[in-house]
Amino acid sequence: MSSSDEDEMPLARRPRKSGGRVVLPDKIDPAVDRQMEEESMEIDAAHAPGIAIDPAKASKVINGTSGKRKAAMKPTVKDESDSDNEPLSKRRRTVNGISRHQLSDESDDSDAIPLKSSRAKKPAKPKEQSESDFEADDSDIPLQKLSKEKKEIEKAASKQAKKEKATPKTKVTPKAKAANKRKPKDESPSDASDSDVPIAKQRKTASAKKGKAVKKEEDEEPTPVKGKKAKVKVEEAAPKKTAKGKGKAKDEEAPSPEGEDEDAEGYKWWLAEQGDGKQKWETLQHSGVMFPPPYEVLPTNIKMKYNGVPIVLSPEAEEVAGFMAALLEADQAKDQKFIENFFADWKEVLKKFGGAKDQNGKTIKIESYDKCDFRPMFEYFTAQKEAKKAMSNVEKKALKAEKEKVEEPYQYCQWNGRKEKVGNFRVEPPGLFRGRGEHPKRGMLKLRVQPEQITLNIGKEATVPPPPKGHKWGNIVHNQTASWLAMWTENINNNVKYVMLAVTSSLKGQSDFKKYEKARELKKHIDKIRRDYTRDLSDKQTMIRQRATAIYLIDKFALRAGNEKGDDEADTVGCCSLRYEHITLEEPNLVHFKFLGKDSIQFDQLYTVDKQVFKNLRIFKKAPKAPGDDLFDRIQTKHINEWFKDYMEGLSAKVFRTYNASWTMQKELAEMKNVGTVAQKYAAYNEANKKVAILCNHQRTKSKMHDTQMEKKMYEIKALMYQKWRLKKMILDLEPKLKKKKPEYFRPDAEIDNDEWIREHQEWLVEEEKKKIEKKFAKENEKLLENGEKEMKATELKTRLGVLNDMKKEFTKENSSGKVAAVGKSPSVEKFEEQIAKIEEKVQTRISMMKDKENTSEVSLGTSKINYIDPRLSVVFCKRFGVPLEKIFAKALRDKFKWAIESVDENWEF
DNA sequence: CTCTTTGATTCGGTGGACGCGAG
DNA sequence: CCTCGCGTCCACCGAATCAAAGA
Repeated sequence: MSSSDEDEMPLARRPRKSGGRVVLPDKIDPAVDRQMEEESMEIDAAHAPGIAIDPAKASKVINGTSGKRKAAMKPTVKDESDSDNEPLSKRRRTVNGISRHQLSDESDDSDAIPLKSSRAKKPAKPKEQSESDFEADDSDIPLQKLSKEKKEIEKAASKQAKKEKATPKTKVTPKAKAANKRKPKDESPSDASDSDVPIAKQRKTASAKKGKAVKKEEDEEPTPVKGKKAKVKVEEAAPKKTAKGKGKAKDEEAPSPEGEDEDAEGYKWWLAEQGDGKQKWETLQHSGVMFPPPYEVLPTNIKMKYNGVPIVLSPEAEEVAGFMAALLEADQAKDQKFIENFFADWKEVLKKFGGAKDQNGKTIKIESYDKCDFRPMFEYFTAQKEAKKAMSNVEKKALKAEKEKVEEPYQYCQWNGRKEKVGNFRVEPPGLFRGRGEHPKRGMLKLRVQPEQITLNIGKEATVPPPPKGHKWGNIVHNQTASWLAMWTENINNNVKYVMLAVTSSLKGQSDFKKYEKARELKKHIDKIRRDYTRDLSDKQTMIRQRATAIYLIDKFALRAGNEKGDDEADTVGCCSLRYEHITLEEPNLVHFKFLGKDSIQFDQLYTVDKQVFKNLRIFKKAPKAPGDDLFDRIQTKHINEWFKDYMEGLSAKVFRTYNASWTMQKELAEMKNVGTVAQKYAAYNEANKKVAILCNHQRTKSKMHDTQMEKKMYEIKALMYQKWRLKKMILDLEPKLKKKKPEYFRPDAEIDNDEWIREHQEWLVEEEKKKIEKKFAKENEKLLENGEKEMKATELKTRLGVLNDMKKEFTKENSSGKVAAVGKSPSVEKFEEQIAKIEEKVQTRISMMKDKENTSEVSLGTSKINYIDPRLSVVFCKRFGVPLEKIFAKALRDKFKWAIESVDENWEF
């Protein structure tokens, strides 16, 4: 673990500069442990096994409303009671809430008893032994140095160890041991079958309830059919269990008497038998993929220039140049790396497909990007776009119909004889790679995909769709365990791209359903998991302590697991890949996280953490650790997921995100009162949605226009305030005495209480008026011309513009006298007051709209709604509060969540 | 490897500002 | 003169689509 290790560090492990070296010793030196915290005794006592984490300890601190997360360096640390912005603290309470509720039934005891025994055993027996093993095995070979082969061996070993967990071997690898440590009980008899049971159970309850629900609120379908069908299904399903595949296929035919039901639309899979999850289909027929249109060369008069000279390019080179030209006014055109990568690839293309020539055929060597002028191309594209926009509706419609006709065969496939929607059947077109953040490969040329590169996955007996003329498919396979229809490898990162079914398909619906069921299953285990990792937070072994700490972060702050990444990817991190520089510790127990997460999205939050966690992080950052070093130098995501596995089958870090998100949502919705208008309820729903989004750190970049839009809105508000103030002055014109009675009322709003601004605004008003008059004049003239009459003269315009002078005069008068003459036919105080009230209302709604917009300008609600919040929660919300579902789920989401919409009543709980 | 999650980009519909004429 | 209803137009917003990135 000395720094010299770095040199020998195999590249398989994190190759980033200084990252990846193991710095910490295997075991936490008790002296260090003590040194790191004065109150250690108390803290350790507080975290003795069996005592749950104090929910109040973790409260999320979010920096105010300004939206400037970057300024989170010194946020006010809010207390839990300070509820407003603290989804997390709330969540914690919630969590304990459920545990109590949860534990009130048998699961408590069954959990508690073995837990004790497990704890009793652990320190007693194997510890000494395994720790020495750990040292012997590992002291010279840090985890990160393990080569691929070694990892393989270990995997095998750990599997082996698991098999034999009843009789632990003397000599096991650390991982095997880690796996070993978890009590066998955790994957107890119930566990194995668990994964099936809840689904079946859920299915039953859902359909049973369905029958009832239907009777009450009529859906489109006639009640008896639906209810009956549901029932029949369940009864059939239960005993069938063993019948897979074929049986399923037959199942589907059952519904058809009811109507043409053999397409996905009518197939209610959530009422049907589930397959074994391994084989995805029996028969599969589809039309392959749709290729982007071939490149069309530009008109000969459109030429980019090099060094000021128009140049002729081969179609291939022109196409690539066009990719760059299209981005001329995008951010990419200012990104050196992007340009560099583009330029290098483009030069390759030029070399391969004949370089650039001038119009006399003389070769021009392209060597400098700066001498390239893509403007003419850019302008051509812009014009094309405009032209397209300007097309008549009829033309647009025809174009759309044409497009739909071409796409038609690709839209659907036959999946086990059912019509299912295909998702991304279009092959990705060539272009410049738009890697996110500082992706080292951004700007590189993404090549056109040829049919020869494409592998089709299709049923054995199906007709293979014909490849494009003159081409062949790369490969045809019949992989029934895969859900993809087609596949190719992209040239930038050699990533595989798949064509799959649409999210509305039953296949995707099922896996979505399973995802949420898995998250719900976590409820049963979460208390034990939390107890255990809380206990492990003070474990002597560095690895265990790191693992516990990492899991704490994953659970509390919804961090992603943080797999390792290569040098040729953007430098983004998740929990396990956090480095020294990504967290800053602030006494007494604040941690400032600042790093780039998935998609290079900033994670910048200040959290209060458990004291023991704080202490641990401090140890993990202890010298000789330095910037660039892994914070968790002894663990990788797989260790975490291995640990999880013993608690629940299929549990991984991401399940925690789903669980905590849905859990938060449920809690938020439960707190809502069934009062107010639909709009208010909807707003409340969005508030809750927003809390989840913040929890998951779902952001969106403020649109470029955001600030200008805000300014504009603010100006509009000020303009309204000015109008209001003027009306008030008019009241005074009628009833001067009122000023003494209500001096407050007649004072201008603070925002416009500024002579200079008022003067500017008056000028602006005059200017606007002028524009209006001119515009109207022009329009009238146009009409006259159209009707074959002659235009009005310029003098007419002049007279019309005369009112501007009156306006100006009036303003000047008002400014000097401080009075505004009442205008209107029969001006009265009442009339003015009415108008003022109207304006005031406008002002208020605009202000709240602005606030709302500002508030959500950097939070993206969609991602959590689509991927994290169990849709059944939203359905329950709508049913309970009488909010139309369409408010919450737009068409596409209603399709995607059909299974949820049809399977719950208002009493369903996550 | 395979599939899910993710924010950006593009698309398309809507609401509200505006003009106009009728009452 | 004011109000109301209707039509038109375009900014804007949410939805659909896209493809990258992560597990």
